[in-house]
Amino acid sequence: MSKKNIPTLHDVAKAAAVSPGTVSRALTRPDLVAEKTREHILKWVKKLHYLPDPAGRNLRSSKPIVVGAVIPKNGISTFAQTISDLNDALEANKITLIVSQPEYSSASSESAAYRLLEQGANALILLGEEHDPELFDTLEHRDIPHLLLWTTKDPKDKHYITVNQSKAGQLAARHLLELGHQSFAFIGVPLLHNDRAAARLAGVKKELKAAGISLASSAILEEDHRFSSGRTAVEAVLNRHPETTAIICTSDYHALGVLRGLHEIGKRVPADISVVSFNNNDFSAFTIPSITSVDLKQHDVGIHAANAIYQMLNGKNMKSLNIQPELRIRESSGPVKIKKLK
Amino acid sequence: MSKKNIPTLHDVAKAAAVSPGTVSRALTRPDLVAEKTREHILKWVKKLHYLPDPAGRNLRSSKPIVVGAVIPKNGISTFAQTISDLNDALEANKITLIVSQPEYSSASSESAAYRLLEQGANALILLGEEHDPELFDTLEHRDIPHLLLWTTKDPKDKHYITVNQSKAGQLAARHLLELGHQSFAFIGVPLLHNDRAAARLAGVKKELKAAGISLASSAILEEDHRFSSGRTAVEAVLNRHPETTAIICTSDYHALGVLRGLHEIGKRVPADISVVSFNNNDFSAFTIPSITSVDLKQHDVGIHAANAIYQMLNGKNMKSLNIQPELRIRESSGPVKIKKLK
DNA sequence: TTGATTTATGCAAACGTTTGCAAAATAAGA
DNA sequence: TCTTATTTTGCAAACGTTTGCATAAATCAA
Repeated sequence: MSKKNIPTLHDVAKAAAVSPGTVSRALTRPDLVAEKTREHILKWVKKLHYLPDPAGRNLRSSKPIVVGAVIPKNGISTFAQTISDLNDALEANKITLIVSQPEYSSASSESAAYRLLEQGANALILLGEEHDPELFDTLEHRDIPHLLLWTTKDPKDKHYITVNQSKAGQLAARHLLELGHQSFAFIGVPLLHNDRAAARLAGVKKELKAAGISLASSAILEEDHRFSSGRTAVEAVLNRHPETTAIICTSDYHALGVLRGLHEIGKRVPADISVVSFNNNDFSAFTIPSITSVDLKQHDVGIHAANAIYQMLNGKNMKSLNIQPELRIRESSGPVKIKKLK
Repeated sequence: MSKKNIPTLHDVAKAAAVSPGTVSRALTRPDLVAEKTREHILKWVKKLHYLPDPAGRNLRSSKPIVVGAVIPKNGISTFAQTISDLNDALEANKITLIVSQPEYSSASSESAAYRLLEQGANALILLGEEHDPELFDTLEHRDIPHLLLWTTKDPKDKHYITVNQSKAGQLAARHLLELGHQSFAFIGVPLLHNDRAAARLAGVKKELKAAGISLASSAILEEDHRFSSGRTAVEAVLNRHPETTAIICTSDYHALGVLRGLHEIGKRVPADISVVSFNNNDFSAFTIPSITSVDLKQHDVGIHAANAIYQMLNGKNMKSLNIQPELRIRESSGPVKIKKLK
């Protein structure tokens, strides 16, 4: 618990009475050193609790692969699964993942990226639209593979893997239209810093417009991404628009809160009101009622991202992907009820 | 997209016509270099897209702080929140977190730890009971701070932060006993490799025993940690033990599945059957019915762990923590129904 | 101006590895 | 036994930084 006596390669060499080079080889290329000496060396390695210093090693030989990911902080809950998938797939290839979660501001997310680079990242995964030309300039010049995830606009000249958010919005809206709904409300996360959610809303609006329905801005609520927000929001929106028969939520978190809220004020789902949302979270198929949700394929994105980065690191070309969302119809949506005579 | 021409400190120095040392100082200790030259240097740094190589830097000066965490793979969903909390708190102190998720086997989790160390980790967070004396021996000798999380037995001589799982089990059982329940079933994850879940069950059994009730092994089911498992398990257990009035699940994942299963076979909760579980997941307060759950304080563990590691890295002593779980009573548990006359 | 301080720079020696090359030891061939 | 081929080891030069020390330049006081 005391002496700062970290053993070095030389210490092991001295103790084992061989040259440092031999110790190094014994550890990294065992076939190059005689069986007997190797065992002898390993014994001392154990005895001294020697561990190679990565700094020294990396300096001399080619660096190990480290992938850095920049994920906006408030997105972490949404992307936790993807990150876990990513880490998993990368680790299987001996690649380390380090993630940085800046607050939402391009300035700090820029520096987050640089910090990752200075920590040894030699490939980068960037979430959303971090349009800092400086950064990309550096990445290009230094030939550092980088991948954009979940962009909403198509970044023509860059590699990306994304999900068609606007399409997702359309799917949700169309489903409800087909069930005969006419009065809609939208409960979402704050859209200012969330292009993905904004794109979904745009898709919803587009589809509704095509059906001649417009979504009043008073029927659009922006709330924190939490269960409780859904519950409080639903009351607010029904007060303003009691005629609502269909609610679209930007995420299943909100949706569950909304279901809860409706339950508490005595509305039945889907008999009175239909609820549709996005993400297809793991719990969505099991709630009562289960939630009709547009699957945004988070899992696929993680897997593909790992694969893409791997390709790029090996110099191969990857083709960008625009994954199509899929509607999962469940119990929370149903045909609009016959209009009550008042 | 082509030349592997990574600029080095010397390149910048040459370009700016100063010595390498000056460039280094311009970047790391700006106050030591004249305003004018500094600006001049920075201009070239930008122009050449120079980024300091961490290997070289770390070799010379004291290493930056990197915390490695070993989390069993199947635990990842359970601990995702804690990891995220941890990363967050560490990052705020410029500390990098790298996590490794070995399969469940002490051999591979041992090597996972060593791999983290060779990647530069200078502090370690270990989950569960990785009792590999070799590893601890190394950690002691090298004076590497390490912290155990969620151990179930008290590792006397080591630092740990844990939650009293057995107590949690008791809380759940006592609550149901107080409601008058006599016939119990337990639906859990496979216990062989999950000491925490096993400890909870032990707590349950202990409390039941004190009340003169024993839990038949046929009323204990072990299933994967997924929603769907809960649903299928509930049918199985009720077939074997139709008299069951109380079901305890090892996690809210199972519980939600169980609620779903009960709903589908027409049992009412809590009128017919009470359900209690553990973890107090974020969704548990919002399901219908909401889930009575013992809060295992995952969030607290993450925060305290970050803090503890920070203390240890700064040479201060930390005191180990055994956090007490808390019962959150919600709608899924209620008084046992009057015994039906058959 | 000059000498005494202060500030800014250059020099070169680390830091802990890996690795090409050459020397030494061993094995094989005759 | 002596060559020759082969395996094993040692030597020393990198890798890209930082930093103590010494020198040069600039500032200041008189």
